[in-house]
Amino acid sequence: MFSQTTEYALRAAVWLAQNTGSPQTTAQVGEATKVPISYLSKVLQSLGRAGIVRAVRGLHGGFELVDPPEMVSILDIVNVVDPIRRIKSCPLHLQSHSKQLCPLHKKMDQALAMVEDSFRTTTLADVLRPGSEQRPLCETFHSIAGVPL
Amino acid sequence: MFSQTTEYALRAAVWLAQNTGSPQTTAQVGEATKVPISYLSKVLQSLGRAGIVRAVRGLHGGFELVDPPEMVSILDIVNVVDPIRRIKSCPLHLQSHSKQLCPLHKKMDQALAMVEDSFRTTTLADVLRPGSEQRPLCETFHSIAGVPL
DNA sequence: ATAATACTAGATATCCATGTCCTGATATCC
DNA sequence: GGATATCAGGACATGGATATCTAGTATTAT
Repeated sequence: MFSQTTEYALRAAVWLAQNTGSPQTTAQVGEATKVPISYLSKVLQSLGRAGIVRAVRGLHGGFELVDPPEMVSILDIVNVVDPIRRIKSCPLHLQSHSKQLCPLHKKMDQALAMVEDSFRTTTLADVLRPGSEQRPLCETFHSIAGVPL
Repeated sequence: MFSQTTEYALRAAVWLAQNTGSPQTTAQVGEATKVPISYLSKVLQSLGRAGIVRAVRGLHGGFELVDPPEMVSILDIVNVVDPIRRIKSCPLHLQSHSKQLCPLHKKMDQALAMVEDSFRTTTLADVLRPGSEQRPLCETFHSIAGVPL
């Protein structure tokens, strides 16, 4: 349902939202989120071209969010790497369905709309303030890549 | 979001639900629903192995629904060809998330759950009784494959 | 029986998502 | 300036989804 790339992009974005202090290198993000480094590199490039993240080159460089986590929705991320394609017109290209979708495709589009709405109204900040729940991506009370939390 | 195969399987199922009088050949279904015949053949085989449809061989054969359209949900079809995989455990296999998903994956799973529920509670019969709306897949007031409605 | 119809299943082809690697460009530190 | 760190982007590899084709099997009609 959600592509692997979508999963990766979301993990990376959440990690960057969690670590806004300094740029995070691709390797750091990849190790923390368990995403293959070299593939993650491509994903981050996409997010960069989309204006979601910014690349800082050179020593102490890496990636950082362009906007504060409150301003970035899950949908923003998803739509970069694997856009939710709403069904706007009849997939069979039937003339008589050009004005209104048939019940089947209406139902399918409603499902897409629900997901879209849910993702649109959820920001990166939202998944960081979970009350008493786990921190996203992180082992609680443990360390990530040898670095204590 | 939904695979091409899912789309094909749903179209075929709806068509069979719409034509319960006699078995529909792969060619008939394919032409009516604009699905490549030879690929549709594979899809119908899958639905057959899953017990959703039954194959009738020989002259005047084809495929027909095993159960009445009221008894077959959209989810039944989808889960045959491209199952909705709920997120049951942490995709990162983090120990501390084994009991409860982190907020990110909880959100993603909620989206899957919404789709799953929507599809579970919609039967093939439901998309056939749309009141004043279009008939699924069909050109209204026209013909399909040269056969008037 | 024979012919025609129709599904079954395996082999094969093609494309795209996923993933890796390497060279070059850019920035920092000394 | 030279060494190091880091991203950018292209080439390439692989596997699975999509799609086609064909030989085989089952059924019906005559």
